[in-house]
Amino acid sequence: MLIAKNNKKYNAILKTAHDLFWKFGIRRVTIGEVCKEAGASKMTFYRLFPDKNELAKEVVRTLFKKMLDDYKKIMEQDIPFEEKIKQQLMMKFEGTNQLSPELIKDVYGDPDSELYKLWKSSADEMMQMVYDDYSQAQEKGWIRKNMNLKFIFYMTNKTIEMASDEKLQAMYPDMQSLIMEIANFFFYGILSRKQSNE
Amino acid sequence: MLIAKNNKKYNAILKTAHDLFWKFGIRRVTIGEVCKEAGASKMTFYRLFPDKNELAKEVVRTLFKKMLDDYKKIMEQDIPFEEKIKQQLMMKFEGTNQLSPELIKDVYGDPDSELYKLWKSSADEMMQMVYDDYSQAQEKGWIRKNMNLKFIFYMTNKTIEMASDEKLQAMYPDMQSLIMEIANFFFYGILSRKQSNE
DNA sequence: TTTTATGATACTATTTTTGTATATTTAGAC
DNA sequence: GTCTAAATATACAAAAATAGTATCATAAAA
Repeated sequence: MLIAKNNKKYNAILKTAHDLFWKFGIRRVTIGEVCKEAGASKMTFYRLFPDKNELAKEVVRTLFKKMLDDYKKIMEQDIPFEEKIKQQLMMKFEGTNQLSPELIKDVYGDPDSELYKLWKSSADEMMQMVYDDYSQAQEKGWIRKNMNLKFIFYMTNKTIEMASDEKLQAMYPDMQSLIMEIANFFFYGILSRKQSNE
Repeated sequence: MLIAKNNKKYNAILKTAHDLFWKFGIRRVTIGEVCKEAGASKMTFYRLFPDKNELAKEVVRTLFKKMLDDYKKIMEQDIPFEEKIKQQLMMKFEGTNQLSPELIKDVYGDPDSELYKLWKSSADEMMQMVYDDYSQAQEKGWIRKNMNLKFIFYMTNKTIEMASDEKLQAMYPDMQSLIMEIANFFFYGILSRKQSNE
């Protein structure tokens, strides 16, 4: 921790681990494999990281840090709230969305593990931040007052799922059109407008 | 072998193994995992298959059987050769193409294994069949006479790669258009026409 | 009921993976 | 060049995961 960071090998290992964990989950990936791919020796690994578990935790930390960063970058802009949500949707669509099913499966596999706790607390923190922003948006009248915010989270994810449905995709000439359609659906279902009730 | 086939569990295991091997390769997948996912006990597995290696071989056999089947179905049709190639390209694009990178990596990892030999001989057989068809097509004048057939194989694969390039995709409104463009490029580079020389 | 197929569990043997100790090599500082 | 610190390769012991089996229990089918 104190020793490294900004270390070339350190970052190579972290990046490789991220890529492999992303694809296969954690369980299926070995230290030796990570080292080989990262072009580092096993000894170097054990000088930089205590063990596989810490590596996984560091990967998760980096993951959520980036997610939070991306999120903040979107929210800090001086653009309408509507535009911000649109950008968030876009980001998820484009796969910049940092979470992979395989990785999640492994993390949720053992709810007693430190990794799970780290994941959960990071996710909660993220969630809380988004929730606060949405709350504010609701207070300012950008979101309908009689709307349960938790429901928006649910719908965001469902929406991403939907967009992956081939049948739905077949209805549009290209992905861009589908995304726009969904985004619009999202807004005009959510955003308060002059003509909407309440 | 003689015992099973057309057996419910047998097929469940085979299907599960295929799916997992496809995603993660063979090495990363355990027998216990396959059994669990397939809803069969380990004992049932070992009654139906000698060991993991035989399971892998059976998966590969099934894979190539299906590939050959798909191929034949295309070639048996009473349509122009041009149309057949187009269908083959389409099939590859649509990911019906049976080969996964992870699976291939594991198979090619040990060139001494039986699995590798089985794979290679199946692939060769497939290749030979396609080659023969192309040869015939060339004799019948559907392909330019002065064309090296091996080159067509090479180009087919390169073409698939190209189509996955995001930069290229960005040049077209949708995937369909890109596929058509590539298919046309393919034909008018390959097919003999009245106005072509030789 | 008897037979046959499947499953659960516990267990051993084997293989893989982890993590470390040691000798060697490489790359930069002087 | 020589010295020093970091990185690597190799070999290895300890621990963990996986493969494969034996036994007994269960469910379904004849």
